[in-house]
This record gives sequence, structure tokens and C-alpha cells, in this order.
Amino acid sequence: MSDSGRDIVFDIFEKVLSRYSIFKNRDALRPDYIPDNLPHRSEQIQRLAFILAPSLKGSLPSNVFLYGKPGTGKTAVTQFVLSRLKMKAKEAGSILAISYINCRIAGTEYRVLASLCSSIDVDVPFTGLSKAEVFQRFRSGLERFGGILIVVLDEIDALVKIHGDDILYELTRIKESSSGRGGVSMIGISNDLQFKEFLDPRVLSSLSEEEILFRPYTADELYDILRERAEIAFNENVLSESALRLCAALAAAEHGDARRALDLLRVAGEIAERSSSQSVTDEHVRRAQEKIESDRVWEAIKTLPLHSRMILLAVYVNSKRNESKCFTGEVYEVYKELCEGLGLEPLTQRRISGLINELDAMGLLNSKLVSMGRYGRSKRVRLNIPASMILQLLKSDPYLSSLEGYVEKYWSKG
DNA sequence: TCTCCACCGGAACCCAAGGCGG
DNA sequence: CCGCCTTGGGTTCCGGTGGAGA
Ligand SMILES: Nc1ncnc2c1ncn2[C@@H]1O[C@H](COP(=O)(O)OP(=O)(O)O)[C@@H](O)[C@H]1O
Repeated sequence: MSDSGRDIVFDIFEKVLSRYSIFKNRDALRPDYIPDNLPHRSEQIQRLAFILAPSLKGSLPSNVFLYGKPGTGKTAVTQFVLSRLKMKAKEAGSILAISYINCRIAGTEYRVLASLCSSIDVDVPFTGLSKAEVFQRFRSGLERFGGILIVVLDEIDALVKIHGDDILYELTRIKESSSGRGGVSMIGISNDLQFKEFLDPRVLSSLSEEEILFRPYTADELYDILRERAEIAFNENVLSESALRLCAALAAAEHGDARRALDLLRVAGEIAERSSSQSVTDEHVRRAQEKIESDRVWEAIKTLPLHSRMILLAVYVNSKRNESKCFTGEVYEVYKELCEGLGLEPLTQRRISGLINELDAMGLLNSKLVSMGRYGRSKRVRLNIPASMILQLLKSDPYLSSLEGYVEKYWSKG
């Protein structure tokens, strides 16, 4: 047998193998994949490129503020433009550094400053210094660097809502006071359209010298995005037209979120693959929708601290005890009972109120402030997750499992 | 129209952990 | 080693409030 003969045999095997596999390149559906083409965002891309272009000639670009709902392509567009800017800068020999920071993930002002430093090769310890000290090192590092630093602050709304806009203020001041060449240019990205109201007017005017709005995608736009990705990700004739349309429609209903659309497509593909189906159907997409939601919920519950879990249980028990009224006061009472059952010191009501708000923000609870006139004002709390999740929580947490009997008394109804 | 309930939520503060620079 | 920093998780204190009922 010659080598060429073996290749033919392999070819046949490959063909057969690939015919029955759904994915050609699954990674193309992952959130960190940035395609070479971003449909329906050429306007934003051009504007951003136009704004940043002066940096190639050594002058400082205006600050930009990008805002729009999640999954509208803000991060993708930014990365798209910046990667090309970087290439051009290298070619042109401009001194240019880019620092991308996701503020929500960084979480604290200190860590944002620290990663700012590391982008210009200033190393700072990950803790121990005062913010002023880190900032000082950043400043002097910048002098030494002498070029233009483009700072991307992604999900900046999350940081400012918790820690205020102090660093932003300091950063905008750097820009002004930068002597000689170079300086800092900022790209702020916000998922919250009202975010501007949180900012000090001085910061706002400096940060949004330019603004770019990202509208939610329509179903048709999502369809185009999905189709391009699907061509890379899926094998031929595996994905039905209607399944694709359904993904687009479902995601369009959910704030026109492209990330959601791509997730739907990927998970639907995985479900199809696992059930050794030869194509992805509407049914797979619907199941993907459910799976994504229940995964999200379970993922959130799993990482919940003890007392937040107890609150979920308390809300559940209380809602079974008396259908109609489920206000924070009663929830707190039940919570205290549960604590006693576990021999735990209960937290204060003030704290519980805060935790309930967090659970609300995660979508595990619904809470709404209602006034009952003479009978005070309180929050009506409702569980926003299926009871099966409560059961699963009890089973999975060895610490809580001793409460199982207690909770089960209320299991029957509902 | 005024009262007053039953909480809400802002602000200041406390405390322990981890880690710096001097 | 000391005195200082940030951070995260909590507590204490307290002014604020929509509307049913007197
Ligand atoms: N116009 C587009 N074309 C192709 N993919 C897109 C487009 N817009 C967004 N995406 C994809 O959707 C996902 C979410 O986009 P992202 O830029 O992270 O949203 P945002 O930052 O606005 O929350 C990413 O995986 C991105 O690649």
C-alpha cells in the first residue's frame, strides 16, 4: 500500500466522521471569539476608528463613551478596532499601548489601578499599597513610557455604582496634566443607559467627549450575525433555517442580545450532538433556551453564601405557609427559625434586606416595594425559581440538608 | 387632612485578613 | 517589627415614606 492509498482511506473516514458531527468549529460560537466581520456595526466601527486614529500620529484621541444594552457588540467592536490599531501602530512605529480592563471582573478600584500599571510594565503588589501610592507609580510609569495609552474600561457602570467615580476623576485629570508627549485616552463602556446620571458632571463631560450608542439588534440583524457564525461553526446542512430564525427571534425578544443568540445556537448544537441527532432543529433550540436558563439559575445558587441560601429557603417556606402575603418581616422571622435549627447566629434585618436586594438583582427573587397604608410599607418577596431548585439546593448542601425535614413539611402544596 | 405603621436604604463605623514600606 | 493601607462582610443609627384609616 502506498502512502497515497492511505490518504484516500483516511479521507473517507474523515468524511464519514464529519458527516455525522454537528460542529465544524465550536469555538466560533464562544463569547471570546471575534469574527473578521461584524455585521450591522460598520457605523460604530468607523466612528471609533476615526476617533482613535490620531493616536497613530502621536496625538491624543478624545475620550469615548460607548453605551448600549448587554450583547450589543460594544466589546466586540472595541476589540475589533483596537487589534487593528495595534497592528498599524506597530507598522508606523507609534508608541502606543492598550489596556483592556473589565471593571466588573476586576471588582475594586485598587485592582483596576493595578492592572493599569501592569499594562505599562509597572509592577505593583496585588495588595498592601494605598491607592494614592499605586496611582503615583502609574503616573511616573506613564512619564517613563512617554507614549499614548489607550485605556478601555469595560462595564464601568458596575464599578462606579459600587465605588463611585473617584478613579475616573483622577484619570481624566491625568489626561489634562500630561506634560509633553503622550497621555491617557479612555474608552468607557457601559451596559447601563442611565449610567451618565451617576457621574459627576466634570467626569461626564470629560469622559464623553465622544459618544457612540449601540442599539439592540433586531431579529433580522441577529439572523445575519448568526448565519455568518453558523457557517464557520457548523457543518453543512446540519442547521435548519427555521432553527436559526428561532434563535434570532428568541434573542431579539431578550434585549436583542447577540451573546444570548450565540449561546442558544451553541447549546442547541450541543444538545443535538448529544442526542446523536443529525441536525439542529427548533426543538433543540427550545431545549437550549430552557437549559441556559436553568444552568444560569443553578450556577448562581451554587455560588451563593450560606445566609443567602437560607433566605431562599425562608422565602420558600413562608410562601407555602401563607400563600398571599410574603413580606420581608415574615421572611425574616422564618429565616431566624432556620438559623436556630442550625444553631446559627442570625444576621440583622438590615443585612438581610441587602441580601434580598442582591438576590433580586440576580433574578432569583422578585421583590417589590408596596405600601399597605396604615399597615406600613414593606417589600413583597416572591421566589423566581422553580421549587425543584430548592430541593436540589437542599440535597447538594450538606450543611443545609439537616433542614430538609423542616422544609419538606411544606413540600406538598405547589 | 393628618397619623403613624413597618419597614427601606443611606451613611458611618467596626473588625479581621492580607500585605505593603520603612 | 510597626503603622499604615484596602477589602469584604458585617452592625448601628437614623431619617424617610405611601397611603389606610382615625
Ligand atoms: N455585529 C456582530 N457580529 C458578530 N458577532 C457579534 C456582533 N455583535 C456582537 N457579537 C458577538 O456577541 C457577543 C457579545 O458581544 P459583546 O461585544 O461582548 O457585547 P457587549 O460588550 O455589548 O455586552 C460576542 O461573542 C460578540 O462576538
